[in-house]
Amino acid sequence: MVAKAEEDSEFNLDFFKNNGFTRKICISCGMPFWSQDGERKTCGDPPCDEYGFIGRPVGRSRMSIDDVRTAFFDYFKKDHGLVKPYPVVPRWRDDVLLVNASIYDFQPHVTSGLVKPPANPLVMSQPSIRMNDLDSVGISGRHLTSFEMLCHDSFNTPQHEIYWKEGTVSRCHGFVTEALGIDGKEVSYKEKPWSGGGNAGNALEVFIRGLEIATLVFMDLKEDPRGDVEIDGSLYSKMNLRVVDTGYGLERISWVTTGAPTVYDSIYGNAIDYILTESGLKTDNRKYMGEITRIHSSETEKNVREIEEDIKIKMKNYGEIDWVYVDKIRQAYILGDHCRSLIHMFRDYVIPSNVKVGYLMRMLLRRSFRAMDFLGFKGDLMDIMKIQEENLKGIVDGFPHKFAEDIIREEREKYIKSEEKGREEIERILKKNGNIGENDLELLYDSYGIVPELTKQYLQEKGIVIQIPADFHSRIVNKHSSKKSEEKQVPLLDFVDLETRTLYYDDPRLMEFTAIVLGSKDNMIVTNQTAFYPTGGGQPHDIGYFKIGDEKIDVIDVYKVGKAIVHVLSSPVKKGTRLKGYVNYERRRQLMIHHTSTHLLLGITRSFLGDQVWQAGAQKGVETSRIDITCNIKITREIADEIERRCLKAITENRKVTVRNLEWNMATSKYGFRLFEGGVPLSDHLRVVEIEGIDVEGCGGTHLSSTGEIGFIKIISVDSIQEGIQRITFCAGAAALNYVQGIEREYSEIKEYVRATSEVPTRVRESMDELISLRERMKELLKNEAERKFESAGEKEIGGIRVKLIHCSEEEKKLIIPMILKNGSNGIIVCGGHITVAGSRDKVAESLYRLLFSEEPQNKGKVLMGKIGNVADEKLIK
RNA sequence: GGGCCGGUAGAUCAGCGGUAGAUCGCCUGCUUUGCAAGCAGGAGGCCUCGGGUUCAAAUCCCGACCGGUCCA
Repeated sequence: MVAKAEEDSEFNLDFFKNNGFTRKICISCGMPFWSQDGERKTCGDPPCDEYGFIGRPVGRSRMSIDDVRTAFFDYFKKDHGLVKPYPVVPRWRDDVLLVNASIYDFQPHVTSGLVKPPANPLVMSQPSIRMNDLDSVGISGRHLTSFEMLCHDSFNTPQHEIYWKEGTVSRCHGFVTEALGIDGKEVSYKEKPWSGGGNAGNALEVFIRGLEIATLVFMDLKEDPRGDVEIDGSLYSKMNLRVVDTGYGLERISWVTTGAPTVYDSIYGNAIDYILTESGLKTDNRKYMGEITRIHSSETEKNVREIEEDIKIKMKNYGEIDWVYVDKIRQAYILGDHCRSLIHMFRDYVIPSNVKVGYLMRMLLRRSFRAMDFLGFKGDLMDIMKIQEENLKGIVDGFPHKFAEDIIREEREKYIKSEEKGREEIERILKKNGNIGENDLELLYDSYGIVPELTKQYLQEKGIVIQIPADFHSRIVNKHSSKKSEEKQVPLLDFVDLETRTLYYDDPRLMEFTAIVLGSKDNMIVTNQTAFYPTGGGQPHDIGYFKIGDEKIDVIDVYKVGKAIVHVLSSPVKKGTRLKGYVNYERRRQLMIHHTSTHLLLGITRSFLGDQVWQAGAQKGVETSRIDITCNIKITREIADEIERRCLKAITENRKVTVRNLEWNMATSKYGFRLFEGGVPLSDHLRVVEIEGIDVEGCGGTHLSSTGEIGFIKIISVDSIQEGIQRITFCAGAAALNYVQGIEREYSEIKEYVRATSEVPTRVRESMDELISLRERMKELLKNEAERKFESAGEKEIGGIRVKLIHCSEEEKKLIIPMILKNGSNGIIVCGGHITVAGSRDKVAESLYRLLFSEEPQNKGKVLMGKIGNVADEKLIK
């Protein structure tokens, strides 16, 4: 039975055969696994096996994360290229917010086969952040928001085979047994298909005493709607490139060698001791934590809350347990964990915000603040980070302390402020309704950021007890999950196989060229070459015209489809036509000035404000352009003035602007991931635009050849478009001159209007003050006049109702009606072409209306209006 | 990017169709040995902006702008 299974397996490897491994079927889950241990009946994967290493460590010795990382590198360095870790914020791709795994570093450019890997095979340790199991972090004993994924990867093609399954498994087993000194019988390899990030393949999960320490993925499938392999509902097809993607959990390997009660105790026990001490708590009272971790590991099917309930029951055997202390120590775990992740984020200059990765960072910060408050932690968050920085030495360098301190201070202030606001809101609701309902809890959380636990605690202090609904969080999620499905229409054109030579790159000053039409459809053509720049990289397309003989045809739009450049024309042109193109020079020139200015502005702003400045978007225009930057410092007019001055300096220095095409790995290793600020091209070469000594960016746009050609840059406005992102709107060159001249024209006009000979602002201010005081004076006069008219109004009787008859203006009427209503009298107000009837009660007003107009009023109420011409008897209003 | 909440005096906010309010702060005077404070009086508002509904809008509706917050 066993033998037959082996033949069927994708992992029927010589390595397994020659080293006494047999393939077995787990008696618990029915999945196949490989082991050297003849007695083993379960796969090693919880819940089939429980954690068996807590208090019973494996391996040669206790290893810190630094020890494990070094051992891993030492083991693999001999035949692998060591690659430096990538940032946790994946600037080279825009489909994810954070690096989740080491393979993210190579998606999609390397895994698609387009770009060579930085080394092959390679070894590295990649810090990764995962927020999906946030609820379990600090609670389960094993979940972390950030961890290092060790990997030894190889990229195989039919032409160049590095190593595949044999080479991977033998190396993995070698590392575990030789480098870590773990008995081979302790290790089990479980077969499990894997998919993620658009790729899939077979995989082996590596377990030691119930703990998964690594996954070995053999990625040879890519997502393909026309593929013939189905996994988890998606279709895949075979790739030419076959990737060995391994992931070893650094922290877990360290943990299995220490046998600590939790992974937190294993990797940052010193930070926990510090937190507890500074919170006035004992540090030597963690004896139950290991058992809690074990129970969590064994209940993989349940959610955190359910497991927690089970734990309360199961731990009864241990006698009296101080659950308050357990809660506190867990908050210390959380605090330590979050500081680790925050260090990585600070290192990449993430700025807390309400969107994207900034939101995730704020979430970690606020959770940290809550933990600090809960613990009564007396110390500084920064001090915990410094301990964690020390723990992370060897992987994190250049953690920017000043930046982190500034951000933490600002966020702490915001947190305190929003908490105060929340308390005020609670008071307000209490005053209004007397209690806090479930809807109020939702409102407090959703609109004021006050977690229900905090509301409960606050109310408890006031002696009010409330229940938090068990499904609170799912209710919030439901509230937010609204249907939204925007279908992107893909313009499937007949031009996909065509290719146009990009003359605008060869020479950005080329404005005239000849071309042949390769493809034509309706008013659109693709030519063999063009100097017309297509919309892209925030630079709008060129306009101009084509000439066929003497006939002129306007170019209205230009865009890129694959490698073809499509021109939208004012009239159709046949395939095969020879034509001459003329680009509108003025427009292109201005766009080039603005494009180079954008790069200059970014470089100058960064050098002035700090490395946290990243481009977050840009749009060039003819009149004005804009660039959005990430920055935690508010750009005041004074700062903008200084940036303008520094730009001018760089312009007068006439710095060279160079454009080069560099191979991906060479470009990124030289200039880092700043290159991708303007976007990420999917190609093996990057077009690198450099302003000498100021800025280097990957860019597909057209540029000037030196900064002197810019003339000058004027910043028009700075707006905050999102928290942490500011939009600088500016103009340069001739557009800047136009702008300044326009302002001057307006200024002259204002000067004329206010008849100022000098000091226009003073004069305007005086005029405004005068206007306001006149307005107030008029209001007062109006009020007096209205009062006079009301009091001196003649009274008469109509149909037995005593009424005041008042003639007045529209403005007076607005004041007189409330007087009548307040006074309890009735009135007929003649004003303009209308008559307004005001009665002390609805019925009185309505019958007055009937008497005046001999008809039913169209509306109901105390105040009714009719036309003066419709009055039945004019004597009534005389 | 989407949902929710908000924008009124220097600050914090109330008012939520009918002549713009409170508290703190500020100014003047008085009380007090001084401080803290108390008493009396006063200044300070394009109720964010633009449309609409209404006899009447700070108030209701729509839109913009700005801020907060939650989610992806």
